[in-house]
Order: sequence, then C-alpha cells, then structure tokens
Amino acid sequence: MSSHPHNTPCELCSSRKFSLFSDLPEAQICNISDHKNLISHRKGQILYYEGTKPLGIFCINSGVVKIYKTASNGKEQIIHLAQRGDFLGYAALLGEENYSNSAMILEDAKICFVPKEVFINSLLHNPQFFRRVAKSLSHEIGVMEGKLTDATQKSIRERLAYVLLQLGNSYGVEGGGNQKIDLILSREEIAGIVGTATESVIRLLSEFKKDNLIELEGKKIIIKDRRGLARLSDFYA
Amino acid sequence: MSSHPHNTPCELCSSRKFSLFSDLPEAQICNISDHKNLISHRKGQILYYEGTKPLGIFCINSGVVKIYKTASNGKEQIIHLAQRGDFLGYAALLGEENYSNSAMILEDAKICFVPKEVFINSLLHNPQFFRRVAKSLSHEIGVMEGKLTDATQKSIRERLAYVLLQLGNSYGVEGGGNQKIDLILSREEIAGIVGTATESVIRLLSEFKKDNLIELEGKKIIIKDRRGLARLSDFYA
DNA sequence: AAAAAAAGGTGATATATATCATATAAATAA
DNA sequence: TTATTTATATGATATATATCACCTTTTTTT
Repeated sequence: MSSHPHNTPCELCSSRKFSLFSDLPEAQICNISDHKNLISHRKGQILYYEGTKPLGIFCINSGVVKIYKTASNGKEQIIHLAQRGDFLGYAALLGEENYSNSAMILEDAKICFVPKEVFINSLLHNPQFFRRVAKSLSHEIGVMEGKLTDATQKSIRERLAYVLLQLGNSYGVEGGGNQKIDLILSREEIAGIVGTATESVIRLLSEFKKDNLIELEGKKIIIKDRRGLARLSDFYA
Repeated sequence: MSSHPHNTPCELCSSRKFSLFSDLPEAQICNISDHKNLISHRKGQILYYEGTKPLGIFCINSGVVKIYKTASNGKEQIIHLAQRGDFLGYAALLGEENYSNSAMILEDAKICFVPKEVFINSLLHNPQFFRRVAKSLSHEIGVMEGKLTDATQKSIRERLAYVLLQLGNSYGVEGGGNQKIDLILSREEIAGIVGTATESVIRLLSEFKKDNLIELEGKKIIIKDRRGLARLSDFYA
C-alpha cells in the first residue's frame, strides 16, 4: 500500500473525472499520487512565468487560473481561463521549450504539481493516456486557429459579445431566466481576453446594458439576452 | 523485402530528413512506405476542406501549401504556409475531430498520404516517435499563442513588416545584399496571412517601397532593409 | 477613519484601417 | 489577336476603436 503524504490522494480526487487523468488505471494513478504535491494558491499569485523552464505539470483541483502572454506594449493577452480538471504547462513540457505564457491565479486555487519525469513516464508507459493528451493538444490547436481568425476578422463588439457567451457557458449560474457569470474579472482582464483596450470594454458593456443584453451587478455580469448576444457576435449555432 | 509501388520509397525520400519521420527506425519507415501514396498536386488544388473528416496524414515532399480558415465574412485567414517535410492533418487526426482548416496548393507539390491506421500504429508502437509528434503539436500551440497576441496587440503595419521578414526567412534567396522572397503570393493572400484587407497590404507595400525597405519585382518582393523592417515590426531579436 | 491606490466610467480627439469606387495593368480565355 | 476576367493600384470616405484626460467610485492600506 502506498502512502499519500500530500493531502487527498488522486484516487479520491473529486476533480480527476474532469481531467486527462480520468481514465488512467489505478496503478498509475497511485504512482502519480505518490509524487504529486498539492499547493494552495491565493488570488493574484503567479504559478509560472513565460520564458521559464517547466519542471512538471499542474493539475487544477479547484479555482481559476488565467493563462496569458504579455505583449511588447505591456498589455496582457489572455489565452484562456483554466479551471477544475485542466492541465497546465504540459505543452511546454512536451514541446521541450520554456513556458510560452504565464499563469496567474484568478480565484483561490488548489493545484497539484506532478514532476516532469513522473508525468512523462506515465505517458510512455501508457499509450492510451499519451493519445488522450495528444488529443487535448490537438484540440487546443484548433481552438487557437479559431481565436486567431476571430481576432483578425471580427470587430471588438462581436468578440466581446462572444466572450460573454463563452464566460456564461463556463461560469454561468442560471437564475430568473438569466445567467450570471460567476467569476470576478476586472474590465482590464476582459479587455485582455477580447484583445482590446480597457476603455473599449467599459464602453461596449455600457452599450450592451443599454440594449438590455446584459445587466451589471457589482463586478459580475448577468446575461439577459443570449440570443441577442449571439446575433451580435456573428456566431450562429 | 517489401515492395514499394508508390514511387520513391520513404527510405530514399530526400525530404524525410526535414520531417517528423526523420529518425524513425528502418523497419517502420518501410512499413509506412508500403502504405503511403504519393500524389502530385497543381497550384490551386484543394488538399482538404475544413469540416471534413481526416483519413490520414499528408507529408509534403515538395511544393508549398497554404493552411487557412474561412471566416464568417468570407475572408481567408492563413494559419501558416507548409513546405517540404511538413506534416498536415495530424492534429485533426489525433484530435479525433474534423479538419479545423483547409489546405490549398500554392506551388505545385508532391505530397504523400499515409492512412490513419498506419500512422497511428507507428505512434503507438514507437513512443519516441509519438513524443516527437507531441513535441511538434506543443510547439505549434506556442506559435499560435504568439500569433494571437500579435493579432490583437500589433498594428497592421507592424504585422506586415514581420510577415515579410518571416517569408524572407522561409523562402528568401540572397542576392546583391538583398533577399528575394521566392514565392508567388497575391496581395490578397498576403492580406490573409497578416489578417487585414487586400487594399491595406497594397498601400503598405507601396509605403515600404517608398521608404526603401523593399522592392517589387513582378509578383515577388525583395527585402532591401531587414533591420528597417525589424524596427518597424516591433520585433527586436 | 483617513489616506492612498486602484478600478470604473465618460468625454474629446486622433488615427489607422476598412470600405467603396474607379482606373490601370496583367493574366487568361476565346 | 482580341476579349474577358482577375489582380493591382490609388483616391475618397466612413468609422471603429485607441489614446488621452479627467472624474468618480470602490478597494486597499495605513
């Protein structure tokens, strides 16, 4: 019987079913569990910086992490928001490159760290797992292609509307026929997701509010008219 | 001894050393060679369309292929230009998704097709090869993150200057202290790479020419001042 | 609680670039 | 060759959005 010095063992981890570890055989889960390290992080903390060398992967147990790049003008482009079950840093690890982005905690998080060798060994000893990871990498490429195309071909208004819909999908809480985005983001961060200036986000949000598409409740945004936003976003699905 | 019905066997393929197949063991190379299919393609032909199902991977022996997405406004966003040694379609295959982009021949090409099962089997039977492929996928993600950040944070002028430098790196032929981009691209295609309107590319190229950064020789662009373009592109390296 | 800092908000303004129109040049077809 | 289509070029114009300035509100620090 293996010992599990670092809090909850992976075998019992509630976020595992959302992760790439979900259908790993028991033996390998235990092995990873033995070598992992669970750390609590507070909002604002940096998990890793762009340009530094990855020493393992992170697996999010709870909380939200923003993955971003700092452009030459100093602004942040947020690549995506990661949450429960998401892996971080495995692309850099597998790419044998330094981190291509930085990661900062957006909502207090518990995150496991799995050292490089342990992770790589699981891949090499379990082709099905490796394939699952490759599938995830591949999927990510398609997502990025879409983001690039949107960035060059859509207006800021369209992109903001679309970002709100996505945030609703990921962090939405239904209530009163509306959907509240249950995640605190500054206007600057929303601008970083959309890829625009903070003032533009503020102005457009006011406009959306005036047009009864959204409502502002403190820092949180409530989506009142999903179809309206979808129409605005030029996203028909 | 295995038979090689489809032209040059991979063992003797001159473009292999540039590809992910470069350090595959002899036995596996031969196996792939037995199942591959070499096809010649003319400029303008479509290799595959976005949204269709991948049945294998393509390996470019010669020629140039543009990989692009068609935006909702009908414009093409060119994701990248692929050339000798590049693999196409393996992300969709590994992602178990339909193609996220389309591929069109830009310069007459010879391209091998390797059926899905043959490719997947080589991966599963050779973890080192799998790792190499995963490395390539991972690298691609980092590249896309950079492109996204550039698209949202840099001006068209900066991006065009940078694209010209890149085209020079990939397709440049030195001569008379200058560098000729030896690839025929329409202004519309350059616009598709940069992510802008055709007229903007035409105007900016005229400007660059006036500023003695480039020269136009028929359809081809000659780079006269790399440092000048680098300065303009906000890319210091 | 007071002070300081950070975030949110709004107006004024500048400007890069998209769009539309039209002309010329080049490539392709008849 | 001539005709037709396509690509390149340039001007005029509109406009979305970045930038700057300033104010208010909220949050954090002391």
